[in-house]
Amino acid sequence: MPATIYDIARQAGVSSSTVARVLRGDTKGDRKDSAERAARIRQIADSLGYRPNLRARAFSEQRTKGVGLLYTDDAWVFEGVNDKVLQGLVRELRKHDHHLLLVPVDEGGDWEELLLGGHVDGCVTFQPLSEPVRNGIRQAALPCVLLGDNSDCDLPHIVVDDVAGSYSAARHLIALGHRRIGLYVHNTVKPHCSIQERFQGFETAMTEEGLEPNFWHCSEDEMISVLTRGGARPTGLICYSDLESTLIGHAMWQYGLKIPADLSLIGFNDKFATKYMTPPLTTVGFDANQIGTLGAELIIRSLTSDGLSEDQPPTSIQVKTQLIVRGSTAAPPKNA
Amino acid sequence: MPATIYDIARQAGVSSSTVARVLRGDTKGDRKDSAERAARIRQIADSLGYRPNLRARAFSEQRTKGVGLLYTDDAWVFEGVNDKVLQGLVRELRKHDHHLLLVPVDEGGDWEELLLGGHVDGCVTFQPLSEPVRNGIRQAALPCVLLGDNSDCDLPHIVVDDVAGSYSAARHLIALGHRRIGLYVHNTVKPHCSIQERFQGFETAMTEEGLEPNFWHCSEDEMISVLTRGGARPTGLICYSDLESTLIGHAMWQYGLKIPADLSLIGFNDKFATKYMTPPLTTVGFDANQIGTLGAELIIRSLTSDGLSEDQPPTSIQVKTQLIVRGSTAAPPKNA
DNA sequence: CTGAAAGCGCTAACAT
DNA sequence: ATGTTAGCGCTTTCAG
Repeated sequence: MPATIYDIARQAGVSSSTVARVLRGDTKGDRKDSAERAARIRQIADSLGYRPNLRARAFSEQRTKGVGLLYTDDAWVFEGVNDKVLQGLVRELRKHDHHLLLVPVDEGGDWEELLLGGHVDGCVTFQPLSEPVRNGIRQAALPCVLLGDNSDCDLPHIVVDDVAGSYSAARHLIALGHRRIGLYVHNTVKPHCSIQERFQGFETAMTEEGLEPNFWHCSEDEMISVLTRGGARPTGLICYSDLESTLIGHAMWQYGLKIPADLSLIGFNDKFATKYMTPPLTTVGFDANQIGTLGAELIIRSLTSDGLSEDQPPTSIQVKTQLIVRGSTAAPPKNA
Repeated sequence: MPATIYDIARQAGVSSSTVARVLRGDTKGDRKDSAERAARIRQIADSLGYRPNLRARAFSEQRTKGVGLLYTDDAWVFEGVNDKVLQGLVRELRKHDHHLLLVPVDEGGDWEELLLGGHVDGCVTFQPLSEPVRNGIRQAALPCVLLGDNSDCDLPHIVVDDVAGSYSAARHLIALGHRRIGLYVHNTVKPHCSIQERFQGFETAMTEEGLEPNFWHCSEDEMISVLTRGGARPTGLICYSDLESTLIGHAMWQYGLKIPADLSLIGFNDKFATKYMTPPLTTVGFDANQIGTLGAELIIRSLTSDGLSEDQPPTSIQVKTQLIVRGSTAAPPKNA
């Protein structure tokens, strides 16, 4: 039903190639007669409401201009600030005439056909890829960019400067006078490079001061029991993300304990709602939108450079963090 | 580079159609020789690592099995519980061998080619569509399903029972003894059917009791000034969404006012974090995931029924709400 | 600068 | 049941 270049060609009395060229803007218009002809072709195309058939084009060009967002964990995709990453990603992809597909790649996801059947030209991901997925995209030679993850060093990636982020968080607490400080990761958090790196920055700051870098990877109940026990309890807690901050802040409130009077709390990610917590959360922020934007640029680059320049190491970009001091941190209690 | 059905056909000494049929499972295998041949074909396909080329298939079948999620407002897509809707949507689409594309359709979105060029077979949306978009999908005869929106009655849609939700919220406050109750919508909220409907349920409950249904559509500062003024201030506030609850709850805290002692607060949507607010938020919840699941079914149905049965009115599904009573509501202050 | 023609890989109608 | 053939609509040589 929709008009094709052949319809236009027939009406204009020219060949389909001419139509294609004119519509693509490939005709210089040096000669007057061809300029006129081009104008007429464009006018006919308009009157017919012509639109290039993207399926045909994809078939012919052997690419869809589609990028798949690979994920295994529903919650993760929209967790924390990943929504902002996504926004930046989609917007930047659109600027380059590409689009984003959501592709769950877990067990039942039935992702193989979609991903390896050539319906996307490349992919990005927030999480470490499972072995089958990694093998799949490798065999299909599908370009892939890691966003906020560096689990595969062979792939270009964008990471947050987690080390510096947690270092600054720890430094902030130390400067306030805290000595017993811990890093808390909820036990449901999936393995991710940022866990180690956030620990590393934290550890560095602590050992610089001769302090012990306490680390907990457990349920919130266990964490709370640590926080509410007797004298040696931590007075400052750095959370792996704003999720932990939310849970801990809430539990403390339930126990009738005050933040920051009884515990100084620091989050990570600076997601929207943390500003409105009671008290507002001191947290480590970064430009999440930029991760998406840069990621889009990287994947577009891989898609554009026709497999040339294979030899250089994959690009690695680091996004800076910034400590945002709000109301959830203060000097430790006197008696501590 | 990847193997095609022709490669397989050549190796097996059969025609490409036979390969295609076997691979599609269209061969009954009644006769022994064909069963054997089918097995051999499958084996060759395996050894060649054959995968159907989805671009070619899309071209031939004249469809991509892609569904576009249309949106104009970045924040909205991931706002509130829309992330859950999205999860349900993607998962259910995958079950039916379809996938989801993120398609911003605002001014600079450059959406026309993608949407009208046949790169998606249908679309869904959370928000009222702009005039150009509506015209576009109408002309392209692109099936479209509205999720949590009914701005276009000609389109199948899934809505939340907002009327009942806000009615139950108001009833809850009335039962607690409140008389001065208001409904608050933040001024940045985009026009949406749920605003009117939430007002309607609220209004019904109030007028049943001869109470005045106060309504505010303003910035949080203005709202706060109303809440903190003298004697006639509202003692109960129903918020259009959890966003307003967050802002108001925070502002009250800043003013040194207590929830629910000084103000009973009710949210809408029951997004994850509201359970962890201080105090936990009483809110109107519903099964957001189901909106996505049902939406996927509807769009799949439109895509499958080949334009038959055009005459019946578009499907309209309503998702039920449930009031979740937590700590942010209580009897009004005595002196009020 | 233009036209003719091949090709992208699969589906489906038709003939055997 | 299998083979033959004609599309699907665009891009891209290759001649003219």
